[in-house]
Amino acid sequence: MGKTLRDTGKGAAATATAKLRHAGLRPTRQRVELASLLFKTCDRHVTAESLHDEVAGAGVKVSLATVYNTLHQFTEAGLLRQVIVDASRSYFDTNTGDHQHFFLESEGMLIDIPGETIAVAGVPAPPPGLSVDRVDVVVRVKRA
Amino acid sequence: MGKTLRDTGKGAAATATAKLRHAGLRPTRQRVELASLLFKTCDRHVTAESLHDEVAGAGVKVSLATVYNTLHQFTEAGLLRQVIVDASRSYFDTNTGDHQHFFLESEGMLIDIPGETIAVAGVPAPPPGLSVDRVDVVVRVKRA
DNA sequence: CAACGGATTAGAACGATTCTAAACTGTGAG
DNA sequence: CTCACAGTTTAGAATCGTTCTAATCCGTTG
Ligand SMILES: [Mn+2]
Ligand SMILES: [Mn+2]
Ligand SMILES: [Zn+2]
Ligand SMILES: [Zn+2]
Repeated sequence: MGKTLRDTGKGAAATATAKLRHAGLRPTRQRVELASLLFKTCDRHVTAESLHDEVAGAGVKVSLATVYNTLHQFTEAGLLRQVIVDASRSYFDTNTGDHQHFFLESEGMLIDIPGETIAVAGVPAPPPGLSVDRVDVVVRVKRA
Repeated sequence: MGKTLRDTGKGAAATATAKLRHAGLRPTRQRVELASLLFKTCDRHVTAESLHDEVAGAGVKVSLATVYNTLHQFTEAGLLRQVIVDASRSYFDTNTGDHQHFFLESEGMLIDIPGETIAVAGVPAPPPGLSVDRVDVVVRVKRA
């Protein structure tokens, strides 16, 4: 058995713990559990509720408040990024690099578009006193 | 006194009434009032609460529920468009044409960027079964 | 000037998120 | 290894934007 790209068993916890320590976050049971789920596979887009359901489904008990706390702490630590596409739910993205999204509103689904794929040209200089923080592109898609 | 670009006095109500009739909406006192405020000047970005405050400030009593109802009805009628840039508030835009936005989160301020100004190239074909509904660009800006 | 169906409204309800304050636990010192 | 403390978790309450309910109101049409 060779070493896979990402740990998926006991090793996941060790990886998550290291990641948390590196980010200056105490590796508590809950944070290790959530980090293991979030960073096990490559790119994920979760809501607080979807992650809460997922961790519960894995037989681990973590309160919803802790899921919210953790998502925000991970975001501040640069491990996640928040994506605003829907008026009623916040999404968190494990891909913190430069990229854009397809958004299928009817399913609440986000799909990554690599950063180099899309080029945004002609962004005017912002009004005096303001500077560009970042440019978000959301390609809203519909069924059929 | 010459005729100005937009009515700002008694004429505003007549203009608004015509606009409502044309959109198939009964011109009630509340809708005429709100339409007058919204379409008096060229382009506006409002939230339900900002519009509610504004109409109240003008000495007219309109319930918050009616403001919400009206914003949605105007949106369905194509008189407004909804803009999603903030996780906690919905914005409505009197500019329904093709254009993009600067968003200054700290002030909750939206600034239009004309549609021809920005070019988005390289949008990939959406996954099978999906079609592009529209492409939104949000240029998030910060102070200084 | 009815009378009818759509519109308005106060207030309750909702759903996502945040807060509170009390119980718990990772950590590092001793 | 144990203790103590600061940081963390949590249940439940609170917030807040938005939507719903069902009673009242009013624009339109005959
Ligand atoms: Mn939505
Ligand atoms: Mn915000
Ligand atoms: Zn993404
Ligand atoms: Zn606009």
